[in-house]
Amino acid sequence: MTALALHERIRTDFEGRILSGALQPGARIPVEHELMQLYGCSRMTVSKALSALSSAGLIERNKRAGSVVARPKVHSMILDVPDLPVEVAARGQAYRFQLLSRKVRPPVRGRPDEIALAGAGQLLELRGLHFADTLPLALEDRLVSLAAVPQMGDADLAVDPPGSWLLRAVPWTEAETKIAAVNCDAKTARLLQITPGAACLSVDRSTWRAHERITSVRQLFVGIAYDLVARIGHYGGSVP
Amino acid sequence: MTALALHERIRTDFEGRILSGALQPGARIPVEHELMQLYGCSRMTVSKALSALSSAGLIERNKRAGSVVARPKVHSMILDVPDLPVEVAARGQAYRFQLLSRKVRPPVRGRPDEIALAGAGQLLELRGLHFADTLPLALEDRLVSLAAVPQMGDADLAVDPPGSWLLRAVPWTEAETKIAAVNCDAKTARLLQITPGAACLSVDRSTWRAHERITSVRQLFVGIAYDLVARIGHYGGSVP
DNA sequence: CGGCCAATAATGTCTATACATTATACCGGA
DNA sequence: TCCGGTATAATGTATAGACATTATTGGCCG
Repeated sequence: MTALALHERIRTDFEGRILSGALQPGARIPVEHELMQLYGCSRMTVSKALSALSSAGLIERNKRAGSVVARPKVHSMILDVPDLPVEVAARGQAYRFQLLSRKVRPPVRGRPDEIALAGAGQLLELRGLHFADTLPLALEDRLVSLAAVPQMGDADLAVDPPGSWLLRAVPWTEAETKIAAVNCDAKTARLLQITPGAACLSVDRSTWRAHERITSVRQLFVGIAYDLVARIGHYGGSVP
Repeated sequence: MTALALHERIRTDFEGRILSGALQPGARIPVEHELMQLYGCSRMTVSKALSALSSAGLIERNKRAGSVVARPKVHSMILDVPDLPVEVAARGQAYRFQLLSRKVRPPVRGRPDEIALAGAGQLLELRGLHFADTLPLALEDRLVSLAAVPQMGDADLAVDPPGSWLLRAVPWTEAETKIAAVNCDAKTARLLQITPGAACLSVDRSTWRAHERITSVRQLFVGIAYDLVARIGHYGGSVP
């Protein structure tokens, strides 16, 4: 039982040296023929390992010049935004979603974002409250394109909140999220049962599948009750 | 000039069908021998395409049972947190970092997080203000492990703020970020030149390289002046 | 001396083949 | 009917070679 395939061993070898800093950005990786001799294998095998490192962004491969360790440039982070029900449950609290209003309507003229979202069809407008135990956690205002997600018209939102429902039903390919801190206004404060002016975390998100807009949502989290936590792997490697 | 390599054409073919929804989660992908005939190529080429789709999380490959479209489960998002200098410049404003204090000290006993960060060495404690034009944008409190980043002792922080400096100097592999909304206290309000109680975006981040802690930072952004914007590709595919 | 062009060294792609591994399907016996 | 073992169909890994592509190097020629 070989613990690792050979090409994986080669890959993890260099992965380790790069991540540990032993190989600094700009350092040269041996060329394929050298690695063939080092590991006693064929060029395809070496190439597979280096291709993996390259597509992971750890090295850059140049013809004629050989491969070098890439300089860390992608300072992007994977922000895990779990389903609210799952997250609330993980904290040992009981999750509940209360639908405040539900309306099917055409996009408002003069609102280019709504028109772009609706496409040729109607919009489903939803407003609801997320509860953790009996306390309000967030207020959600959502628009869904019925042209993109016709099934949404029949969805039973008493069971799943719309976000969870969409996550499961529609594979999304792209999203834009805006996160901001705002002081809560009086009307919202009443709904969330907090003091007017208390800090709230505002999460604005629009979602696409391919080039078609699916939904846009604004969630207003009670500041003292909610943190966005992102556990991040910068690189899909071996760090647990 | 072949626009695309054959294995890339096969990959993008299925990529497109999956992302467009034409191939739903659970749908079967033709087995390698069928694809060989379809595209008139060898098995290695087909395999390369399918491996790419698999490692991108678009399909699942099972021995004996063939490959199927994966169900979208990784609802993670790539949150782009650019360098503050870059971002401020992109908004057409002048960026400036003002170092308020700089201290080298051992970890405080009774603070396990500081002890874990410091390892065997000392801590570099930094506090500073980020300005956009002449207005304060954020207050930063940072601890850096000098055991992990000894060069940091000599860094010229007048040029680069510590975050940018570290980004460029140290490849990180993992980070944990906590984002929250808080009401600003009186002392901080004076530094940021805002009203006490105004909503601020708090970004707490710890960074690792391999298993070694590098730095932890808390940035407090002026709510009305700053949004975190995340432009997201759920899958490193072809959506622009 | 400067600019262009050919040789070269590296990666990129592809083929045909071989054997390993593994989950499933099928079949026979209790 | 259920249980277990074996055949099989699929992917996983690897080889050796061929040709394509491309950036650099160095030399030739004006």
